[in-house]
Amino acid sequence: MNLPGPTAEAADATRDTAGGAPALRRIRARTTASMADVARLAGVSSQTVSRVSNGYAGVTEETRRQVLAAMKELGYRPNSAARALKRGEFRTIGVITFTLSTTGNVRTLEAIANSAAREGYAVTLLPVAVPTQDEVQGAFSRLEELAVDAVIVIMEVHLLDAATVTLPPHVQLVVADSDAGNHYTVVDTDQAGGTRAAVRHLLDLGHRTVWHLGGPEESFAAQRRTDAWRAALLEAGRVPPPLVRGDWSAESGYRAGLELAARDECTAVFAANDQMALGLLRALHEHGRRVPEDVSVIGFDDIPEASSFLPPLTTVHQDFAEVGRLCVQAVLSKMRRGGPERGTTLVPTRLVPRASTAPPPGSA
Amino acid sequence: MNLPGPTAEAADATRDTAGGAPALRRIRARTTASMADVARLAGVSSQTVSRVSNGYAGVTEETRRQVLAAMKELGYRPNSAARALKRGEFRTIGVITFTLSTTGNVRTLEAIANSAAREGYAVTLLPVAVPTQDEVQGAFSRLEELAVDAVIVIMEVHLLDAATVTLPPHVQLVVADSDAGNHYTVVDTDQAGGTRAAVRHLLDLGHRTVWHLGGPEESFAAQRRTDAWRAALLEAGRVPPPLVRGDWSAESGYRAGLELAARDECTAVFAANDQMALGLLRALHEHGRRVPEDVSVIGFDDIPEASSFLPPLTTVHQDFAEVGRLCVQAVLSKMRRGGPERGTTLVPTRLVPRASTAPPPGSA
DNA sequence: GCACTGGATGTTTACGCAAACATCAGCCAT
DNA sequence: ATGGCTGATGTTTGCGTAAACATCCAGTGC
Repeated sequence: MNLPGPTAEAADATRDTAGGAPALRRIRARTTASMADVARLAGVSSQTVSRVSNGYAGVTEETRRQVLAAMKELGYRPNSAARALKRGEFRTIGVITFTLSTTGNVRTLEAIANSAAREGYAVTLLPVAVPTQDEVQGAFSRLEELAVDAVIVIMEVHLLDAATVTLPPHVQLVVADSDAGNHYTVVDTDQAGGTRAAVRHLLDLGHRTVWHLGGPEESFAAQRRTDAWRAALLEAGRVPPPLVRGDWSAESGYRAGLELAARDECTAVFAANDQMALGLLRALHEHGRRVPEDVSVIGFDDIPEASSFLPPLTTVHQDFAEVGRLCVQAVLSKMRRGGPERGTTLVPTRLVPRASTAPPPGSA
Repeated sequence: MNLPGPTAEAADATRDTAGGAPALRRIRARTTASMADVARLAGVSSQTVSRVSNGYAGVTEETRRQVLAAMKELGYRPNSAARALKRGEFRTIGVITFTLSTTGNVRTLEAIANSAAREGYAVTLLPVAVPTQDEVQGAFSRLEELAVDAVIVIMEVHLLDAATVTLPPHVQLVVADSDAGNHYTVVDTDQAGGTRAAVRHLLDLGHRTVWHLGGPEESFAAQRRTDAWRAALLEAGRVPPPLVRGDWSAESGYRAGLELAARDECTAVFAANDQMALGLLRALHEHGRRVPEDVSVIGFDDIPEASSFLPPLTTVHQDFAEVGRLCVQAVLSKMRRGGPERGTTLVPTRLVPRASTAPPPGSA
């Protein structure tokens, strides 16, 4: 049985030419201990170390203790590259996402990371700098030589559609927060349901119709909210007013809001997200239109700050955490079953009434 | 030279016992092509494939083309586990972070991911559910068997201090956004400078003194902003008013704001972040105290929404992107040099004057 | 013509782990 | 006692890659 310290060094010395640079040998001796080193110290075979390391049965308590002691002594850590090579899996999920500047993406990512961690999976981030075909394509090809078993995409998927998405074999794909027809497995928020609830809420308060501050054209989520808004109005026999668009940012909400504020007939606005609602509130305020007395405003997302807006914002709560959780669950179940399992899972939303909505003026 | 399709299958057939299950063989044939497969198809040795794959010199243009064609035909992708095993590095950086619900952490993370990607490194996320010793410890031990070459911690580091941080050998550590004495390499925002600029700005406008809505006690960042606020006042010969605390959230800012709004002598408040400033604005508004006519408010962070607050918020801009970039740079340079390189790098801040600050009332 | 050079390519080997198989001791039933 | 069985452990092997070393061949200089 070898002594603890010199183990690795001795092994190295064998390889070194006699009288080789001692400094080098010093460095190499510091290399992580391998299973073989542990085995030698514990006086067992490396296979037994492997069994202990993986918690397999069939090892005497006595032996196990010895091996564990040797591991501790040498500071042994299994080499994940070797393990992955042998097992053919990395226990890692790649997440492709465009920007982290929207609350939704971040919250979803966080939930994915937490759920994955709970399942023993790590999460590797693949940022896409610019949401263009080329960049998405690039992310996927970087991914191809990356150590992942599965991929979750948090992104508008029309960029995905045209991209010839060639995944390495056995790598599963799930798309979050997007409507990708049924080419992929999708986990999404019930955009339509949330929108309908928002529009109904305003109509129920007595508003004639509801204006819409929509998100950017290229966003599917925005598209669906806009479609659902129009449908809900038509369903109620109301005339949808002209659409006003922003780009999700508060600043764009402000600019769009200046337009809306100028129209006296506008008494209720459904903003496609809370940030734009914030900008809208500011524009209305600057134009002397009171919220909710003159104009009702409703948002979408329920970001934590929404309750501190002036006035506190009525909005549609999205359960990003649930979306993330379901993404991980879906991707893992695909991995386990190996099947493609197309289809969409919808996560419900919830209307959160606060102080920014009220009956229209003159409806006393 | 073998034909394209059957290559892998043939190799498998050799291993299979004659007449073995064809279904199984089918599946195994779908396995990713290896270098050997490519080599066989291209009619070269696998070492030549390796050379092409890694862009090494010493391969004829003719041969290279053939190899590339074979790779394409087989859909070859280098196996990153095998590569990592051989090279002893993963080209991956682990990021340990507590919550992703603060703008700063997220923006820093995003910058880290982007910078890392540019250097050919991937980023693996290690969320810490609760900021306790145990959890941090847990993240580090999970990390120990994770495939990373370096670690960046975005977290209040007092949790790190006591934790016996045992990293695998050769794994480098850099801490972002924290003040960790000089135990570690730290990249941080110039909290003190930003705070001083904020306080000066208010004093220059004519305010007697500046109140402070501080962050939570357990945060070093908050601690330093509070210290710097007090120091800046004392330096100017003013008396620091009692400290009011929040927990970074808008809601806590609102609650604390109710206190401040009740005090007529309070004409200027420095909030430790923009979210709390938002809550403060709401509290002041509800108490009929106008901003900036009656009370000036200044924030910290410059979140994108700050320009859309009511009124648009004067604040201290933090360059999170730069912090992230420098973290990656620091960690890579440590890896390359191998040295410990303790010390702190400070990233400057910038005051962004908007509409929430003005001279105190009665100073016409 | 011959030894020599250097570039292109092939061959061998080890990285660390774990599956598959081999061994071996102890024990039970016949 | 003998064969078979079970549980603990050891041995062999191969995963895909790339470093190190070996080989081969076309020139070059003499």
